[in-house]
Amino acid sequence: MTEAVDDYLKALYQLGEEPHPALPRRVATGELALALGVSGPSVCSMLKRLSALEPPLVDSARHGGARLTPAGRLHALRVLRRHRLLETFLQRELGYAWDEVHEEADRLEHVVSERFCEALARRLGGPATDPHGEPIPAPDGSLESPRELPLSLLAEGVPARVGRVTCRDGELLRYLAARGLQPGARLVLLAREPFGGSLKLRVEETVTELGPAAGAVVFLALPDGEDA
Amino acid sequence: MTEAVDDYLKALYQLGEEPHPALPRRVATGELALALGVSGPSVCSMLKRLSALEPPLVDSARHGGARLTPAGRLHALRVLRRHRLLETFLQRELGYAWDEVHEEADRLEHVVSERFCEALARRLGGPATDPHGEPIPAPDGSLESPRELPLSLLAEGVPARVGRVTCRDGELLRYLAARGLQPGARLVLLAREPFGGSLKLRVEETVTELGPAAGAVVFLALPDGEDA
DNA sequence: AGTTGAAATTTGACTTGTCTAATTCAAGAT
DNA sequence: ATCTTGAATTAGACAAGTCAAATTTCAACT
Repeated sequence: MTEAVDDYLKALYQLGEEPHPALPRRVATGELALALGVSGPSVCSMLKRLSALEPPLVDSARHGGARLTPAGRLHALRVLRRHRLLETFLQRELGYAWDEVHEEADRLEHVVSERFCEALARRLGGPATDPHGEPIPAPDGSLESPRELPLSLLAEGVPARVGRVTCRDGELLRYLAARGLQPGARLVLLAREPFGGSLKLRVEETVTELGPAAGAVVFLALPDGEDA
Repeated sequence: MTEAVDDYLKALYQLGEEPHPALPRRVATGELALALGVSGPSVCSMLKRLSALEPPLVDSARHGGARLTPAGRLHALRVLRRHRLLETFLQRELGYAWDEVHEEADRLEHVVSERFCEALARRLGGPATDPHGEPIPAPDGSLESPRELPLSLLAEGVPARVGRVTCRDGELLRYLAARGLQPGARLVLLAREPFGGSLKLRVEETVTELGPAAGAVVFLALPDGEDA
């Protein structure tokens, strides 16, 4: 399978399944085109190819959007495992910042072998998440999605820990990193402007103000058992 | 530039210049085809493309073989740097054996960034050679080729050190590794069968017999100043 | 129900890299 | 000087992936 196939399947997973792994949703052609930076017709013809394979990797209904088949999902999750292991390696061992890992991993994920990946995983101590706190799928494609809570819903005064930051924008990532808002950081919400305004936080030892756009991408790790 | 371009330029370098960096030689179309595992016509059309670029990367004469231009040589040496740094990393940090590094590096060399490479180089302590003892070009394409002597010409009883092993065959590499014949190993030639027969060696502490095919790929590091 | 507008699809073309089959070339042998 | 032969090149085709332009389809609103 080629690199383009990796990209389409990964995008299909991230758009259709990642937000709610329990209920996959069909993804529209145009949505994929936007995410992948290609034209509508390109998506259309690729989806046709992917659903004509044996076994089919996507389930594509005329004018009805597309969804991964189990085989396609497995493929996507394997790509995602490679991507996230690479990101972790780049950050921990090669000195990349968390806003720099994505681009490099996006190129490497298509060519590293299973052998390479598993050697990397061993070396990194079997990390559970990547530098953004995204969970790393197991080699067999199984994925543990930890319970979490959006920062915007946190109650004032309750200590919490950053779990995941769902954002690919470098600018915003650097802004967050400058304030210490990276996975693992401990924080307390001190005050909240009404109607989705900015948040006043204590992150580790430092008090800081956070714009609402920034707050929207931060998710907190919930200790097992609790829920929103 | 694409991966195929990397491959053609690298092969052109390794066939035409690597054996004698001082006097580059033209490489025949069929020779390239064999080395790259593609057909003659494929080589022909690619050479045409590469010599039509601005600046041209190869100097290709009708029915006269091809040679790298300075721009093409620089490109080839950069690919080679990436390849050899990756090989070194795979061996030292990911537990690959020296007969396993080539395939993986061949895929990675096309996609790793300059940034990645230099981070790797720093991490590895700026290695001068790869796991086979091949010199690693500098970032600017300059290359230091150490003086060396084929094992077949070594005098009996003179202590020497393995420098380079010019062989891509996995079987032979494993055979050599099993006898300790890897770069850095100290050895003494104990006896030589006449007319290119096998060699009796002491490698480090162990005495071993070596077939002539195996002997032909081993080169010895010469201390500065000496020569064949 | 009919119309319309947005989204999806089809059509046809282009690029890169490859192949096989046919042709041309250069050079050594006669 | 020509012939033969093997290598190199041209010609033509294909597959993957992309695009822009034209067309079709669905669905939503009169």
